[in-house]
Amino acid sequence: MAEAVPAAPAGSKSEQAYALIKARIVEGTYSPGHRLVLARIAGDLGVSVVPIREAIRRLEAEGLVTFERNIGATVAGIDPTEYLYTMQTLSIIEGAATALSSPLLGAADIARARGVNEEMRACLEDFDPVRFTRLNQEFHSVLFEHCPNPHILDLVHRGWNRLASLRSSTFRFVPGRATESVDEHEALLRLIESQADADAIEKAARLHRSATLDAYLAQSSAADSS
Amino acid sequence: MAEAVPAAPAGSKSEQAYALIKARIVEGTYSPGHRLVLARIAGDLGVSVVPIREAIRRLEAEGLVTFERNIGATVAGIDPTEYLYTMQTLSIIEGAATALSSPLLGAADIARARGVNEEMRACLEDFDPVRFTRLNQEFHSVLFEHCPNPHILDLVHRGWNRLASLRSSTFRFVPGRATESVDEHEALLRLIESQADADAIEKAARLHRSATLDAYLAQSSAADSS
DNA sequence: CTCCTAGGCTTCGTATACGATTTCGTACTG
DNA sequence: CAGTACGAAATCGTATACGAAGCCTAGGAG
Repeated sequence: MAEAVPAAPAGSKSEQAYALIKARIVEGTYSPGHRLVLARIAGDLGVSVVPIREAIRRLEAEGLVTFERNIGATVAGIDPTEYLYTMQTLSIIEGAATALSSPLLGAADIARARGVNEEMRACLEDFDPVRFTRLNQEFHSVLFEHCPNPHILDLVHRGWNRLASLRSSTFRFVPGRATESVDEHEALLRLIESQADADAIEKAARLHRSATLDAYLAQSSAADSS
Repeated sequence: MAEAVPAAPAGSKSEQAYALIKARIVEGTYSPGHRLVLARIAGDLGVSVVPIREAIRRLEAEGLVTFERNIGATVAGIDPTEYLYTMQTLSIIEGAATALSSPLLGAADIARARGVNEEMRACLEDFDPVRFTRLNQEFHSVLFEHCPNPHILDLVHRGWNRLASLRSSTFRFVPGRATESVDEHEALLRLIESQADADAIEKAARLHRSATLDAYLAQSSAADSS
């Protein structure tokens, strides 16, 4: 039998709270810097503050919110330095995950990734940063999702989450990067198809992300001096 | 003026609990598989269960304990597969951290690392795995602690913590690895001194750890077939 | 006019209490 | 004798309540 209650998404209230707050952060309802007051959220969800506390602490551990004792929690993000650190970390982790995952990719996976990338290419004219970013995530997911090491996979997911939370997709700021990105995707796919050694794949995947970061940095430093 | 209370180690009880439980896990008082009952720990510390819950959840986020809803928390560890995953992840993260940190190392740091390594070498005869492991951590700490990216640094620390929690140091099982390890340390130091490029340093640091892992795997598969 | 101090208000931190869920032991039945 | 069902104990999950620590506003002194 299914659950009697139709809208009983998660088991515990902590988890519901966790999922909801996270969703609101990623989706932008709670923008960076927003203060997360326990009592208010508790009221919103119709639960007590205790589960909310737990949810917030979990989000803190993931880096989505910052928390100060006796002060409260605020949505993390914004800070360009933070963006830099996250991207750099992700370049390393994602590169490794992609390399570890590549031997396990079948022809179907490659085809799927290539399909997504073609969609991205089509998306280049009449450019939509949000859609492009979503496709970008889907593309890379196909490549790293087979990573046999769950820890690394988890770290990749966390990195993507953090990037999602500061929803300013890089491509919004540096649209010129999108074209290169699509080309690099294709090159990466060829590398994987040709069973290149893990080292080469890792380096390519890492550089792909580093290049995005560099483009962002160049852009923002140019904007600074304006 | 200093604190009035002499034994007020941490600010909040959650943090005290966190520190204490973590210490007990790392030190081995709570061995892997041990059930962590909230009420019992709360009693031990003379506090209520609420702060304990928070502490446990934090430890869960770090991977030191596993937690099942309505079941309870148990100290993680043991599982050889888990060890493998952790070592592999750490090899990647620590390699990157060491490479990023290397340009920031001064002559004093190198000297200190070399000193520790010489202590390790001296330690080889009349071998003491525990002491050796401690020195090993100190050696690597010197090398990666200057890593400018706090996220990566944090991940390295978490990795080391996890390894510490399954306190069976590799060197206890594979004493033969210790000698090679010391030599590789010296090679790594030379690489850093010669301002080798980051890529070479990263690769060396990663391989150093992978080799330890491989030695462990070889050892344990040999033990399996006995 | 400015700076310092006092009080209240907001919000977090923790204790206690009670309901929910799981597990284990025991008795009953086929 | 084996398997199942019931019930009690243990443990987790959450609500409520109260105390503690920051912050903000108002009032007075220099």
